[in-house]
Amino acid sequence: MEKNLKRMATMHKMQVTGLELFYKQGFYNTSIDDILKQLDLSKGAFYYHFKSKEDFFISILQNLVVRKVYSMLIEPIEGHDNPLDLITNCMEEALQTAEHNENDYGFVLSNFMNEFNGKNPEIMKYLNDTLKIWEVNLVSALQKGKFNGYVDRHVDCEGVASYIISSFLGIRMLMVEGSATALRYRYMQQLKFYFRAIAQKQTA
Amino acid sequence: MEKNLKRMATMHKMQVTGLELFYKQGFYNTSIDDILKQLDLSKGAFYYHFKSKEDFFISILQNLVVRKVYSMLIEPIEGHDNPLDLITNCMEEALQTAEHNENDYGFVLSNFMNEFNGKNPEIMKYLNDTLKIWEVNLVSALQKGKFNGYVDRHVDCEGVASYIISSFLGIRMLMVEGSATALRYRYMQQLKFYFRAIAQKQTA
DNA sequence: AAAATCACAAACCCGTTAGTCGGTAATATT
DNA sequence: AATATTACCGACTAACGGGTTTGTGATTTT
Repeated sequence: MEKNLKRMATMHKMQVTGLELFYKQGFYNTSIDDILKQLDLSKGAFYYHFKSKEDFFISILQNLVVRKVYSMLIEPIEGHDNPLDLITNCMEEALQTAEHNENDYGFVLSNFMNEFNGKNPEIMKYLNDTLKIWEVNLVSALQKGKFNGYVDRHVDCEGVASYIISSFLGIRMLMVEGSATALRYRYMQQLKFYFRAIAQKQTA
Repeated sequence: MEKNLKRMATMHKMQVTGLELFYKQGFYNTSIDDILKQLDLSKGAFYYHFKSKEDFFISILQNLVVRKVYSMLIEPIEGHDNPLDLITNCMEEALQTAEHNENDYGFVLSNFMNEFNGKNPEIMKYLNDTLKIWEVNLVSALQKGKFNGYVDRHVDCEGVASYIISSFLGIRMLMVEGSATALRYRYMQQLKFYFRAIAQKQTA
């Protein structure tokens, strides 16, 4: 009973540190020893808990990344208010998180997709599926917005959703180098501008 | 004289193959031997021409990537026509190139930025500078467009430029997995939509 | 209390990879 | 013709990284 708790605790520590380093330095560029050194643990400990480095990474995706995507990117846009406002706030939050050098998990996803593309189909599938979940939820939020008269009925919700995701992933990429605050500010302005264009037209 | 030509030819071959593999598999994930095997050359040949793997990569950036960024992303938007049209066509071209699995060099840049971020400041500087060149040229094209009455005078050209780059890099990232054609089509639609919003208002 | 299991440590194996170095055939220079 | 330089070969080294294995103290089960 106590044993199981210890097991979970150690695994969790490894996963948290692993995600941190994989995200900073890349998966292939981070050795298992790098992670273990930070935790004062040994190879034996690692291979006692995980089958392989790849298996370890997948467990990180399942236990840490997917949940965070839900809480940071999906739950905040659920509700019956104007989805364009909800999305605006959600993006703002995510970019501010990013600015403080914490992980916003949308970028984490695209970062890893970049690295694993063409190398590891299984991991790519996980990443892709997770991104898809975000997209699907954006689309349905927009459609609800259409129904409730917040979004113009002529807009292509799929198109808007992937445009939102694209621009977010792109700006996030630019923010790693260069003045993050200025980029965020400008990005939010243009996003709002774009949203005004797809909002329900108030014909006078 | 003849010798120098041979030298250049060999170096060029190595650079072309190097870029191809680095782009496909990543820099750290591609060994020098991988490149040499494809060319039937030896380690000796490589280190005769280049100081190190890093030095080799920088030479690729200078000789191949920067030039391509100019010819594919910058020259097409120079001119006195409506910059929004020029940019639209340029993005369309780039995405079509990407769809045929050829390199569009904007994405090549962001791809490598992703990989080298936090690892190699010198290479990051090269990449960042190149991206900056693209951005600066976008801004000045937009400003000229303002002057010539194509772009609304209230728009923030810097903001628009980085929004364009962001969304492009983002959609390019999404295109590596998933249906590229559909994504391109939707992206272009939303981009045009956005451009209509920042175009000169024709007050009736 | 004895036996079994857990959670790890530490040394080791082995493939890979950046970089070195001594050689050499072809070409250019004197 | 003798010498020097160029462009390259291929064997080698040292370090690293993923994974294995053996061992061991602490804890749990019987």
